[in-house]
Amino acid sequence: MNNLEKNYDHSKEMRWYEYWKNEGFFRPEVNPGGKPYSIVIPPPNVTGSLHMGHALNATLQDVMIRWKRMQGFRALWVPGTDHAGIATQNVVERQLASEGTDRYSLGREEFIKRVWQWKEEYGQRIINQLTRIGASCDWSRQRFTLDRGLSRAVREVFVRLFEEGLIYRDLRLINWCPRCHTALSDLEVEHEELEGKLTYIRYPLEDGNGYVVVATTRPETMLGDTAVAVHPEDPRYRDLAGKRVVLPLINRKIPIIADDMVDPSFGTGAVKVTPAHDFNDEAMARRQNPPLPFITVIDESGKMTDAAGKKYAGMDRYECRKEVLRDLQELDLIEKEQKHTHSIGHCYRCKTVIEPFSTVQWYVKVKELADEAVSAVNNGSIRIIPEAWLNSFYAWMENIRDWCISRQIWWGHQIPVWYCPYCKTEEGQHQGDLITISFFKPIDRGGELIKGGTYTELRLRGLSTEEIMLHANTVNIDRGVKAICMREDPSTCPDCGSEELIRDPDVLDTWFSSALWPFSTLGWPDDTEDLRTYYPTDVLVTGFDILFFWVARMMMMGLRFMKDVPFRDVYIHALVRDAEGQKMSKSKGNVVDPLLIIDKYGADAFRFSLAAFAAQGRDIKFSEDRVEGYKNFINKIWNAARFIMMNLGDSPPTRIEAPSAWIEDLDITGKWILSRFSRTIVDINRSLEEYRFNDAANGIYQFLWHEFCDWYIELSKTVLYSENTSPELLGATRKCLLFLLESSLRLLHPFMPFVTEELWQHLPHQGESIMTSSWPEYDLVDETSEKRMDYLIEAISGIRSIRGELNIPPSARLGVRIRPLDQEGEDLLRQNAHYIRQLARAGELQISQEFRKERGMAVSVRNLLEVYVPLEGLLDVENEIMRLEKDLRKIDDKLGLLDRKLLNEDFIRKAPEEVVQKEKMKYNELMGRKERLQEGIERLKELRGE
RNA sequence: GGGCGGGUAGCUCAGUUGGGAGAGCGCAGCCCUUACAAGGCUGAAGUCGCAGGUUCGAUCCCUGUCCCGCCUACCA
Repeated sequence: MNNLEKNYDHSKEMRWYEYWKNEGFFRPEVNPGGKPYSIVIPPPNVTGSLHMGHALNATLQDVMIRWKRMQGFRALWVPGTDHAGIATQNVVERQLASEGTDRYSLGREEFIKRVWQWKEEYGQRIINQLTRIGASCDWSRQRFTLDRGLSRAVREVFVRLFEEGLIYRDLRLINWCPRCHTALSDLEVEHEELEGKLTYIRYPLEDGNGYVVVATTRPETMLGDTAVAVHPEDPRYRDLAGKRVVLPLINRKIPIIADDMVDPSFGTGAVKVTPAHDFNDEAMARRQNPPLPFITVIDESGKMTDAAGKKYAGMDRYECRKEVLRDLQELDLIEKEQKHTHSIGHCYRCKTVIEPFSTVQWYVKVKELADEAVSAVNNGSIRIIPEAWLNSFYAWMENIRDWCISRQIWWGHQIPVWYCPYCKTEEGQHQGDLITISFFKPIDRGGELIKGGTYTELRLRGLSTEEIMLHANTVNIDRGVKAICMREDPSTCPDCGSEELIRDPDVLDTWFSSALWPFSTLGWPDDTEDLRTYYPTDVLVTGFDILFFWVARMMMMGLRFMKDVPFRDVYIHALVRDAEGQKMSKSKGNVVDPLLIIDKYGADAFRFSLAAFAAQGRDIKFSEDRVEGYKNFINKIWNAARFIMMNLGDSPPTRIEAPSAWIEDLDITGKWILSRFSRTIVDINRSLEEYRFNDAANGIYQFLWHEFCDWYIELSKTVLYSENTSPELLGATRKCLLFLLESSLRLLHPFMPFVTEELWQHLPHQGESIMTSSWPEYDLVDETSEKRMDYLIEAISGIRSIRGELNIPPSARLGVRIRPLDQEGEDLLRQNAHYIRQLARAGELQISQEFRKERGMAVSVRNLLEVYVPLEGLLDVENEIMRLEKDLRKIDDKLGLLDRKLLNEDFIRKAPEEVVQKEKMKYNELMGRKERLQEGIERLKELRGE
């Protein structure tokens, strides 16, 4: 055993990490016989870099997995990343833009190659960052949502859901991002309250008898209006229903319809209806018989279409809004404008304002799947912790709408569906006529520029299938075209045998693949050993922000394809905010980089802070001060270890003996600390069992610092340094110190893996690493010793209190008299007087039940004893009276409360007997202290009189 | 509009069967006591948002109310 440096140097952390990794300690196989325990990591975006949320998330999982591993479980933590379709594509497109090119010039295949290149180069970044916090993931099982195995799982799930009719195509309005050029699911739209304007526009009646005024926040969409709606019972408009208005600027005649959904109290009670650009209006249009026409006036880039009229075609939607307002103004058709706040949807990736857009997309029918997930939560197969999230979960699941899974981007799992241009639809149309392609750049064919057209036309004009698909910007495939969905890529049409098949160009929502994560990472659809062993996983640790995005969908897919839940517990942790409680965001500039914190304070201090803050149901306000505090805690432990190692004697032990071998040689102090330690273990186990990470962290902190260091180590000095110590006690005390140090390190290891390993390696130990050692389990609770220790603690605290309150320097050796209230106390204090002398820096010490306060003595009145300190000449009588009276007042306050309680007959009658007894005991204790205090005060007052 | 969470010491927060209000930091005083001054000892500091109710008893349960934050919605 070599000596320690004076301070711990956290810069050596990664050396231990490398050691663990190289030795294979992260693999569950280190505990071959153990019961399985598994966690899959919420896969961070491959484009991401570690932020506070990841750090907290990973820390909590690592605490759990290290704890279980030490308990002997075959603990597996599966790491990996997701391919983050839109985000990654955006990153690479920006890169291309800086090179002066774009994805269209590269073509789909080349572009995807570029993204893979990017992934190879940068995709490991966040994984490397995870290692910095000590995450003990099994890297040999690392997965990526686009790797071969997971892609196979995606394909299998898609095909099966398609075959079961749970995946379908439909034409309806979806959330469209005009910048990313893709559809988004409802969840991928972020709503933000913004102040806008409500414009009141006059729509002239066809018959010339005045006009109807409608209110809108989006004047530009009026170009696509196909009706005006009023409430059927609105008396103001009763006569108008069925009449028509002339749509200004366009001069289209549109009907006035009645619909219950119109709120008569909003605006004028009349609303313009734009079925192609508003979700409400779409629903209204479909309710009409016959349905209202859909006129698309805004295109996929947010620009006005030809249908918007010559004047506006090609304009950006906001530019057009201004223009429309100007034109209406000129016609004097604007009645008024009003400020109006409403929430507007933005793309969660690029923050562009979403445009409701009518296209054919792929959907998952989720109702049935959601019901299964709900009942799994309902019947307790899945627990959500903290339960506060249950309501949100149920509410969302009950109102869930079908999930749009197709995205018009290139990076992702391409939908495994093909279309045959040569087959005919049920109505007898050539499918090739129903597939419309527009090119991103016109193709020059013998001086003729081809912008696009139906597939049939383009083929007739001499373009090959490859050429067409390579240059395709948008491919619109009519809902009537038959989808051929297969596990293996087809080379010919199964119906007509044609060799010209067109593959659906869309890719799947990234969340579609992450929904499979708990089983796809374990080898599904193959029946692998891992899958059989580790599914279902034990807990999913994640933030609430992806409860619906991801957690709910994993439940659906797991239940569907594995016939079992993907995890038994879902632990939802807090959001990490800045010290002022603001959400961290790049735009606010208040982001704290976890890596900088780790550099500065070490991963251990950082992890411990996060765990200690992770109280359920409340966000974390992160402040560096706290991390610094826990760094001091590390220093404390380090120095406790130094102390112990310096005091092991000339022939230090080469192994750690179990307490049974030496516990009988200990005195009360040793038995007391072992008892406290046993309780700490129980508390920590229970806390971790219930995901109360803060309680667990604080429990070990409290024990190590304030019981082990402040009391036991200080007490042990008396034993270690005294020549009168018996060899048995000396030996047992050394063994006890070493035992507690080593065991505490193990208890602390899940929270502070690095420093505990560093110290553990310096101690006698069995095995290669603390991380593969066993979790402490000892039952050494000793209530008698704990109770008796109170005499000692009260005596020492009493003396210290007098010293402190009277500002007496520690160097002054005080004469002390202690008056215990009973014989047990007297015996105990006499036996352990050396401890009192040492810890309270007492000189002459006398113990007797017969003592009474005498002239010139300061007194401290405790429950079990009284402490007198003769301060002849030093004691300021007035001061001392004030000190004691203050004490008395406190006691009186408490007594008052108890008095009222005990005099209350209802309390005596109705409260449980044990509570009444407890209150009576408290009363008697306090009463005793009060009398003794009063006695002391009386004597002082007599003195004053002399 | 609906829902959820929070309001406890100067600051950040614990407080899970309703039965004597706690921690960390900060602050004040005394100390370089030979593991640690990144430390030790002592101490000051709270109408537990406000108002009702249930109860022998409420920081805890119920109702109302005021702030703060979040989620959600078909607020033209």
